[in-house]
Amino acid sequence: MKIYWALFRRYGHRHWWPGDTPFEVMVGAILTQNTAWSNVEKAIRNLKREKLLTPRSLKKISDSRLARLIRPAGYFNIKAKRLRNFIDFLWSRFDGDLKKMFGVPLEPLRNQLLEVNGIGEETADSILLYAGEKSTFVVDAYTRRVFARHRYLRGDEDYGIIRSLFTGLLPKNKGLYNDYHAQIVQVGKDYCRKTPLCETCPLNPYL
DNA sequence: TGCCAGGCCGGGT
DNA sequence: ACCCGGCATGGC
Repeated sequence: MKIYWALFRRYGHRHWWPGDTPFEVMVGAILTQNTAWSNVEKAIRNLKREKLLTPRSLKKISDSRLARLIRPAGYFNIKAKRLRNFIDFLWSRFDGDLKKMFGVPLEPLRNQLLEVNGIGEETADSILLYAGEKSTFVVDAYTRRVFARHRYLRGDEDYGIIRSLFTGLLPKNKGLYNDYHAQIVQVGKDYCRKTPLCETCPLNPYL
């Protein structure tokens, strides 16, 4: 929690995830798997231009067209398939209705999302927290890197271990989880790359 | 020019 | 239960 406040002093509330709608956030969560966000933006722009950022329109288009449009995001064939799996899931279980989907409580919905081929723990938690406003914590490469750098983690711990570390120590509050993860990503980008700029890092006192 | 980025899956030990 | 290769683009 002290770490959070140190980051908060620097970055404030983030109210994070680049995306105009919950559906856009979910698509972005799949497209950004092991991929720079700048590349995802291009793919999202393509889908937006073609008015395809809805469950209904994406349901109708072919895999090959979808793959062509998301090409800049990399891994476009496999990601087209993963988006397709997710869209199929959304329609078969919830009639393509996000409200219905997010009507399911956190843990059951998380388990259902994990059954979709192409959605792993981080993608599921990103969808739940940033599209569904449910209080789950997102663990990603930045989380591992930053907290390993500051010796709170070794970095090779299981996803679930790290997640429960945060959810266990922090008050259960989706706004807090949202902010915190966003701040971790920011401090990771700013200070925890290959050559760490630890002098001015807001977490410097905790090194 | 090569390395890297907000993972995940499937097959092999 | 791990470990590894495959998947692909754009930016530096």
